Amino acid sequence: MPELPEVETTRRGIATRLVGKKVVRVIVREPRLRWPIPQELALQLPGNIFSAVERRAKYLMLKTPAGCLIAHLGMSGSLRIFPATAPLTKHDHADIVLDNNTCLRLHDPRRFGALLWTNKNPLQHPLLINLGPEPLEADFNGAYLYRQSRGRSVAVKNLIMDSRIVAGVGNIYASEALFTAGIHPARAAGRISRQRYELLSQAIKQVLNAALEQGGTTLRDYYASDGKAGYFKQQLKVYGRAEQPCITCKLPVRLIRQGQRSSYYCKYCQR
DNA sequence: CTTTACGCCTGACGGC
DNA sequence: TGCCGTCAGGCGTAAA
Repeated sequence: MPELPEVETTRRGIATRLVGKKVVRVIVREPRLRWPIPQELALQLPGNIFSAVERRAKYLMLKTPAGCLIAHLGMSGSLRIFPATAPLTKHDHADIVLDNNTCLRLHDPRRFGALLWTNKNPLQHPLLINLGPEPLEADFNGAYLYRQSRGRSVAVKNLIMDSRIVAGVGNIYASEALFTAGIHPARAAGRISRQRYELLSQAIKQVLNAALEQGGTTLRDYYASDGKAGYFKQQLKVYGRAEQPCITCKLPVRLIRQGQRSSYYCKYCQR
């Protein structure tokens, strides 16, 4: 399941093979993604040369002079470069065919992903304009989290998964960062000290960077743009480890539901 | 304004 | 063996 490290891994994997290449045509086999793939994509993208591949939160921005392809991998999506004649597999919903006999292929079994097209600054797109700071940038820090959390009764885990607060912290890494910081996931956000938010912001950066170094976390169906699995799963401390002993205190890791998501934590190590 | 719940979707898995 | 219910979850959206 692509989270920020997986999306960044994908960005790095495809960027060098896209930039400077011209789009020959766009093939849409299944337009029914999170939103329908717009007609404008197939009409306006061909003939253009990719100038940059950037990321904002979990959105990828594939830039050309004429406009920008915005891609989201949803729960199960992948973007990989294939030979243009590579055999199709189930759920290969779209190909961006390039002028060097390769194609960028979107594969997404659950179809929670998206391919969109904009002629404007993609950062001004409705889906991106309200995103909070990037978690790995300097403006995301303890002071910022502390300020944003004052007067909020929401559980701290929900706070850090709110894309308006910080962009791109998903369910896996939220649980992991809270464990590292020693903070209970259900604690009211407004009742956490500035000092502890400093710990939390550092933990978020640390866990995301560690996952990035491992090429992301492969649980079920995530594979990097080179098709390889990520290796961060072996380093997960609480996520997916319900009833297994906490790596610190040996008490069983607990599983609760917050919102509609699973949260894993240690009752003793997280307060 | 904040908070909560839902739905989209397929594949894996467990129970019978 | 097959069928069916449940779960997984990013995240926009609607509702409370």
